[in-house]
Amino acid sequence: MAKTKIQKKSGYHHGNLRGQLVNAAGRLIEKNGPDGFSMSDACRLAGVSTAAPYRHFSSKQDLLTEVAKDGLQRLGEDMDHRASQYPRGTVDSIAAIGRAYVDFAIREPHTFRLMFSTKEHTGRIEELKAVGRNSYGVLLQEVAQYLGEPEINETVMRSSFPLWTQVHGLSFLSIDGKLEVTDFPVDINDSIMIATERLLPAKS
Amino acid sequence: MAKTKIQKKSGYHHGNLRGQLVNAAGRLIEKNGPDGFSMSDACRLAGVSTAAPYRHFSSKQDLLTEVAKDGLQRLGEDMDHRASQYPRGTVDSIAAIGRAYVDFAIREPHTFRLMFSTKEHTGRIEELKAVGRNSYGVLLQEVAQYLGEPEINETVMRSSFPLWTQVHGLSFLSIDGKLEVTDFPVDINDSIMIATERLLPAKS
DNA sequence: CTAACTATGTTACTGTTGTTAACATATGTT
DNA sequence: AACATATGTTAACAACAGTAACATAGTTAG
Repeated sequence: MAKTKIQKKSGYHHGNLRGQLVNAAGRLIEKNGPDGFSMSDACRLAGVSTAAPYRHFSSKQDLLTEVAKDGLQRLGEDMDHRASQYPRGTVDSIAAIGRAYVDFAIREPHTFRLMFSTKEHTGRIEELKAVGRNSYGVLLQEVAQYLGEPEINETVMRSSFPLWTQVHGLSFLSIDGKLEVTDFPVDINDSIMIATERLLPAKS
Repeated sequence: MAKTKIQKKSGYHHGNLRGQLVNAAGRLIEKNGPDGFSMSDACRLAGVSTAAPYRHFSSKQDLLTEVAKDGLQRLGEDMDHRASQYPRGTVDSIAAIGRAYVDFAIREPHTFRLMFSTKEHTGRIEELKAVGRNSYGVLLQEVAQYLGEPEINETVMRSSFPLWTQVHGLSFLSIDGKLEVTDFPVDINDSIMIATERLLPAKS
C-alpha cells in the first residue's frame, strides 16, 4: 500500500498539495490514460482551484514528468526485489527481473507508456534518464554476476541489452493487446524464460 | 514519393478533403506528435473550416485511427519489399523484415507509436487489428518458409513471436532515445542480426 | 429540364482545457 | 510587530473538440 494518506492538516494551506497532485495524477492517468488526463481533473480530485498546481509545477508536462520519474523509481525497486528471491546472478534471477518489468507494464500500462516516451518530458529528459539508468543498473548488476565479471563493463552491457529489448517489446505488445494477433495463447512467463536462455551468452 | 498531390479540382467542393486531411494529419503528427496534433491545425493546412472534417470523420480519434491504419499498411509493404531483396525464407530475409520494422519506427516515430496504442482507437480496434495481422503475416510467411512448414501453423507462430517482440522492443527503445542509456553505441543492424540468429530455432 | 435529394461545406456557438495575472492570506523570520 | 515568502483564490484568455443551423454543389428521378 503505497497510497499516501490524504492529510488535510488544515493548518498550512493544504498540507501537501504537491504530493497529492502527483498521487492524483497517477491515479487519473491509470484511469484515463495520459491523454485523457487533465489538470482540472487532478485539481478537482485534490479539492483546489485550477491555478493552484502552478505553484508546484511549471506546467502539465512537468507534473507528468514527475509521475514518470516516480514510476521508473518504483520499477527499479520491483526488479531488485523480485531478483532477490532467487540465487543472485542466475538465469532465474535474471528472468525474474524480466517478469517484474512486464508485470509493471501490465499493472500500470499508462504510467509505463509515460515513463518511456520522450515527447512529454522536454527539458527534463536528462533527469529522467538518470533515474532510468539507475533502474537499468539492477539488470546490469545481475548479468555481471552471472557472467562472473567484476564490474559493469562492455561485455556485461552488450549481453544485457538484448534482454532489455526483449522484455520491453513484450511489455508493449502485452499492454497494447497485440498478443492475440498470434491466434494462440502466449504465456508471458514462458516467453521470458525461453528468450532469456537463448539471448544470454553461455557462461564462460 | 507517396505524397498525394494537392488537387484543388475546384469544382466539387474541395476535391478530396478526406484524403488531404489524412495526409495533413500524418505530416502534423510527425511534426508535433499525436498529442500536439490538433484538428484545427489540420483544417488550416487543408484550408477549410474547423467543422468540415466532421463530414468525413466522426471525431479526432477517428482521423487518428485512419492514420494508424495507413501506417500499418505501409509497414507491411515495407517489410515485404525489403524481404524480397534476399533469398526467401533465409535468416537474411527474416532479418531484413526486422530492419524494415525498426527503420519505419525511426523514420515515423510518432505514427509508429500511434499504430501500436489501443487507447486512441476505441471502437475500431478490431478493424485495426485486421490490418496489423495482415502485415504480421509477412513475417509469418517468411518464417514458415525458413522452417519448411507448408502452412502457418503453431510452430511457425511460436517461432516468430520472439522475433517480433525483439524488433518491437528495439524500435521503441530507439525512438525513445534509450539506446544511449547503455553508455556504448548500439548498432541496430547488428542487434537484429544477432537476435534473429539466436531466437530462430535451428532448421530441422 | 426541373424538382427533390444527398453530400459537403460554412458560420456561429458551447463547454472544457492549460495557463497567466492580480490579488489575498498563511507561515516563517527578523 | 513588520516584513518576506510560500501558497492559495478568482477572473480572464486563447485554443480546442464538437454541434447546430444554414447554404450550396452535385446527383438522380420524373
